Amino acid sequence: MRAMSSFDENDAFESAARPSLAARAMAARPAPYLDDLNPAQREAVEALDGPVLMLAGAGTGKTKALTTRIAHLLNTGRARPNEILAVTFTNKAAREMKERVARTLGQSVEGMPWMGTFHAICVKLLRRHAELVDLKSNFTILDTDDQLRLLKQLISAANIDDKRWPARMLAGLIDGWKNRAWGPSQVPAGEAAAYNNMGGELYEAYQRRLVELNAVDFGDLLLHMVSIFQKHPDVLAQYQRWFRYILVDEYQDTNVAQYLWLRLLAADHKNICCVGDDDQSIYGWRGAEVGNILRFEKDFPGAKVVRLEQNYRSTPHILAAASGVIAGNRSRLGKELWTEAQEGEKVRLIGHWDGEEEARWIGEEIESLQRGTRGLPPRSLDDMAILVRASHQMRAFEDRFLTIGLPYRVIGGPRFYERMEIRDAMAYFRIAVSPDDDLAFERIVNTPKRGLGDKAQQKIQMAARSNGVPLLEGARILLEEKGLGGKGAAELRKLVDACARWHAAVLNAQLDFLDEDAVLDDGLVPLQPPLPGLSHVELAEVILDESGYTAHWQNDKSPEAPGRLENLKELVKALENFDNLQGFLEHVALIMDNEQEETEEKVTIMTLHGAKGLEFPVVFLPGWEDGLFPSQRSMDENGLKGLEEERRLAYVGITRAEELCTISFAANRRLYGQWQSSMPSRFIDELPEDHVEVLTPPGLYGGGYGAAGLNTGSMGAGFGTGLAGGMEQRATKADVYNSPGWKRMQARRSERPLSQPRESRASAIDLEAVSSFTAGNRVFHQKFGYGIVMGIEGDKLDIAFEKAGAKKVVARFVVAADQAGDDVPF
DNA sequence: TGTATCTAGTTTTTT
DNA sequence: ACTAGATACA
Repeated sequence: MRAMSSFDENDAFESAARPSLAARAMAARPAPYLDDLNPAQREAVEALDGPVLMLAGAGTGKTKALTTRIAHLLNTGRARPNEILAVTFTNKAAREMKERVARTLGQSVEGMPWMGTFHAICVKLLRRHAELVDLKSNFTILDTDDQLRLLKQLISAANIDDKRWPARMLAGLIDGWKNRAWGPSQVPAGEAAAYNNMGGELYEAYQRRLVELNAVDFGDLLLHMVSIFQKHPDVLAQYQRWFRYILVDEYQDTNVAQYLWLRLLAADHKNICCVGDDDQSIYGWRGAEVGNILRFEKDFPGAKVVRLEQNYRSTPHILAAASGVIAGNRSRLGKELWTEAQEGEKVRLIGHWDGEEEARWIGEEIESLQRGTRGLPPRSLDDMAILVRASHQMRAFEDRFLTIGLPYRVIGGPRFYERMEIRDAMAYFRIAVSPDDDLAFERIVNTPKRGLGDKAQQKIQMAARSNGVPLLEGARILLEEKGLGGKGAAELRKLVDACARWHAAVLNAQLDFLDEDAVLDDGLVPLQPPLPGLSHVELAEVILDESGYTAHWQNDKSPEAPGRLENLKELVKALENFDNLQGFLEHVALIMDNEQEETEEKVTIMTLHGAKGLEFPVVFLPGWEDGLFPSQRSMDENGLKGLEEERRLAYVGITRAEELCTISFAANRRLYGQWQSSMPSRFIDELPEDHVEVLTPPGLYGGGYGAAGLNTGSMGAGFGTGLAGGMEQRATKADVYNSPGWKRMQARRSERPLSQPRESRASAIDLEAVSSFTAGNRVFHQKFGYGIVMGIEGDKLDIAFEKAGAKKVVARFVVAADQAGDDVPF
């Protein structure tokens, strides 16, 4: 346990006598890296002292400015690596920043312990001061799953019908309160009355329960630190002195708690540099306050405001289109991006009959760009991305790309560590490391099924509560008292014994890891090693094996099962990078991503939110229809504010593109199983005509874009919206295909040799792949599961899938069913 | 306890 | 259309 007394002992804070500022300034080395900066960047980098707000538009080199600034702080001797607090939102951003600082200085930066995400830094701080909020320093960090389970228990204990009052709603409320840095006693009465008049009370009960469990949720990490800083000026003062310079990335995304945390830390020296772009604030819905960036100058009078406006990413047309759209927002600080880049292609706009056609068109467009088209050089699929508003839009693309055999990768969706099997496995590891982790026990006690249902679990709960012990111990007592009979008792016995052996093995490994005769912190002498000499990796395999968890998925015939086994294998592999299970668990609590290196080139499909901070030479922006984008819900719930956030999202989308940006919309789209017609997005009208090339046939609604004067009368509406009035003739699909615009588009398309065979490697494989199947074969497909081959057409197979129905799929995406199960871990 | 059936709710997501 | 989660039934 680290109390405040250990403060000075920690290496991150170790302070040898520090040379005076002057002495260090004298020692400053030349700063060649400054020559790489443009004047604005240089200004932001060289203003080292006092508050600085760097307004950095998309693609203006803000990361470069930020990292150079850090390098400059170090190089001028203003601060040592461990005196700089540099906060980001994602681990990825933190990693990137570390790498780039090192590169700028041309040497590895050892020990920048305070460069990381808000949460990672707060964990470090909170472990030192846990006792100030009644926690022990080895508290666990709950993920949203645990959090929800806990809330459900409290809700049913309070006799609330969680059907009318869903736990998720309460979780959302509590999250929102924590984002605003409101502890249970600080929630305004009006707000606390939410959730059937019980919100405030349940929040309090939840916080109490967390303390009992020695646990925190993500919001607590910030909330606890803010309240510690507020209640203990001495603690705050230490850190104010220690963190001599503060840098914040993506400042527009900070919530109130993060803002307060920063303001407290910077209050004394005010050496704080915030980098952000109000035009890219797209996380209002999860508590981000654009207001934080808008009022920086008020909070820090005399702040230097630097605008980075020279863009190094996109062509002028793309920038102009983005600027045109974002100009529609009223509450902005105002920036105008410019570039020295060559003109390039206009932003392209195309309308489609429906969502499937949109996917088909984009698929073909991607293939022709990949081959090289209109004299353009061939492009890698890695250079292309499809950015959607909502993840359900991805399906159309996945379906289409699977059919034509276009490799794609979907970013987003459930992340690795959020998958069920990974969480289950982690719960097993948790119970092995800490037998008193009740939430972990609850998760695994009947997974896989052990015949321990609600009743048995209630008995365990009772036994544990009446003896005041953790659940696992309660289970042991229950068994001793013969309070459980039958199959369940035998299974529980096995589980309890296994947990004991695993824990012993963990302790044993700890012994190996430490000194021979080291004393364990809990004073327990390990039982004689029933699992001798196991590394933590081997132990993990043993745990998954003995628990029956691996077998559970091996016996599962669902299409996901092989993938889940694969993931478990991946998890065990990830363990190799750690010294022990404890370290791994700590790491995973905060790092939810697990990026595996990809070899094959693939088109990226992701949401607009996910794309922030990324860039691609070629970007497709489908689904620009009113209601979908801007999202109806956003507008209904947040009015103009919501619409402006959607508009910023559009701005983010367009500015991801370096060279080619294609916006599209469909007149009809299937949503929740219903066909819906919609109008092109209002954002389309905001695109400046001079920078847009319209591919849409004028017969299609929206084809009137850019020809307002000509087309207003009979042209235009009616295609998609029934609302536009019955007087309009409803265009047919044939009309569209006969329209001049469509023909022109077709003509353009045929300029490139469509018949040209696909990449030779792929076609060779295709032929080979297809020849290995015949009708009647049972096959397995990663997404669709098992099915029977009904016929063969070219390189595609007609397959009747057991779950997904009949599909045409390229042969190389399919394996023989008997091979699918072979590749099992362990 | 395990399975079959129904019912409601479907934006965006990091830590 | 689809899925997750809860309830009904074997």
